[in-house]
Amino acid sequence: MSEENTTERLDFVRTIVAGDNKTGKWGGKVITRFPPEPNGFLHIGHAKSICLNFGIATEFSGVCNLRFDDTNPTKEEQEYVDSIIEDVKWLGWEFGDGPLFASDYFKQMYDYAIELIKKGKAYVCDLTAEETREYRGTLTESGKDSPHRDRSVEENLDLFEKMKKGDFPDGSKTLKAKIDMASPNLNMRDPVMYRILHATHHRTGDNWCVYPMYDWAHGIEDSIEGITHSICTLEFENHRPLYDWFLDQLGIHHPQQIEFARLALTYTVMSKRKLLELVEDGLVNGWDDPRMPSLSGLRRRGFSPEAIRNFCKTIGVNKFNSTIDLALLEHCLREDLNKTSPRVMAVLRPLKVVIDNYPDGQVEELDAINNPNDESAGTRKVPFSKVIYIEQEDFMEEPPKKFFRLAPGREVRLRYAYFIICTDVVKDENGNVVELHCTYDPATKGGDAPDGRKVKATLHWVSDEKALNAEIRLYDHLFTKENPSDTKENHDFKSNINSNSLEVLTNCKVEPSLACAKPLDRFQFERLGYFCLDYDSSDGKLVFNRTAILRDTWAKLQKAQKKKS
RNA sequence: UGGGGAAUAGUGUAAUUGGUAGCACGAGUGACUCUGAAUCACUUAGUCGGGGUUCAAGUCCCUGUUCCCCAGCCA
Repeated sequence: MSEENTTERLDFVRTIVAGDNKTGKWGGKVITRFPPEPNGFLHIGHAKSICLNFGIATEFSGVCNLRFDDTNPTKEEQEYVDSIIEDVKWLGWEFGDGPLFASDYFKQMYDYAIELIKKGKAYVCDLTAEETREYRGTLTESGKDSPHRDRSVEENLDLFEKMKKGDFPDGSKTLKAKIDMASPNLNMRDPVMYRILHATHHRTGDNWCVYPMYDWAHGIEDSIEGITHSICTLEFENHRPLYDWFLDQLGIHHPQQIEFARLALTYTVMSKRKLLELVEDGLVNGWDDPRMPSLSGLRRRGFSPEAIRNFCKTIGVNKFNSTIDLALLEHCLREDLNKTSPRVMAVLRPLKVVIDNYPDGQVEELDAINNPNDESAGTRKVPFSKVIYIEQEDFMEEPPKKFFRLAPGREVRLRYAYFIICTDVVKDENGNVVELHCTYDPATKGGDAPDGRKVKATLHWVSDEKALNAEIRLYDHLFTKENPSDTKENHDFKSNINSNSLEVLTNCKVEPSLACAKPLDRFQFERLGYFCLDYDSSDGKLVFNRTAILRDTWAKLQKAQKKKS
């Protein structure tokens, strides 16, 4: 650890790791793992776990394994494996030897199971799933022993062998650990270690007819890999005694399980089930819909890996459930994008402006700064001509007090171009403003007035002559409530969906430099927000996603005024 | 009503293990500004309740309250 880090306060997990390093508990080694089940896509909540595990490994000169917990072939698919690998890499983490798989340890697990049977610590049980539930008892009443609990070792060995070979139908038998049916911890009431599943596994094919349960498999996986700190979420706290029990019975390398609280965010849901429901019900357009908290969705929305990693660092880690304000995620996003995004000009809702005293047919190439926060980003040329577009909301015929922008008779600056004064307003038959006439001051070329006069506003604009058309997708919170689960009776979280979370603008004008943008390229559209090019773009058709808006004091003012009246 | 966890400004998170409750986000005010952005300055607001020990308690003791997790052959 660097000197800077030693003064930094450690979260409770890192405190444990640092303490172990100090006492030499693991011989100075730190090995963690991120163990997703390949049955769905990763989301921002997983990012918290990923950054914790990979982050700790990095900070303590250790390693972190990406290991797929693929012990349930009925739910898992290669597609998910691929996307998870992509997402972890995109976040910027490296997992040395490539991805690992629990299924690679099936034989070892099987041998360990036989060892437990021989020790009289496991038995084959013929109880059905329903009977098992009955025998387990309840939270307040202890369970009762299975009638098969005292089978001989030989019989258990024989039966288990046959289970493995596929001699019995699914659900007819299980292998259970012989622990304590009276334990107040239900996980210790003879938990199932293996179930019979005649299913094809995405990696082991039809080699196995029995598959290990999580509790049995996970500790062994950790043990085999020499994991030192097995970091998982809070709901596994009740499982720790079982994790410990299996490893103790086997007498093998015994990592320390540490539990932390999973991430919750306002205005969104995080469970795989609910996310899947949004996709299947067509409430969003797939897992990578830019409104989704999935990593693929955030990526498509325009999030940078740095922003997400920084967010994960900022939120910390603890042992109690908390809900993080989405505003914090957005802050981390803007913080990074502000530093890294090239500025360009784009007009979302164009209002045509004719500059009456500008020469017909003339096009000037004006210098514009690519990133005021990064001199090395250089400059570019933007074309200016007689007809331009400005934002509709940058003009008001009857401006209220604090409105600084264009109005009849008022002078404003066009960014990097000229000062203009509005001389005339053209309306359609419904009274809507459809066109403005202005005059410009040639002496203000570039945006500065030689006489030193000031204007209160600077507007972004795009030249009609060279403008590119674009479709721009504006996104808002997926849900109308901070907590989507806060519903009326008989309604579920989907009743809180924000029906205005997507607005598609098709008549947008963007500056010509955007012609060579590639999908996922990020930009700041000046005065509007951060945007990124969507995959849906094709030659001649630009589609942008709005990643985030810029902070907007004027909008805030308006909102406050509206509230007052 | 069994067991396992947890409670610090609106939100999130620290507090050298008993010694001035700090930081970030948000909100507000002002400065600056060729982005009403960014930046900078300032302001706002907190130890779940009640007892106790102590010169001194977020921290230790007692007690109460509230919240989360567990009865898959899911992970």
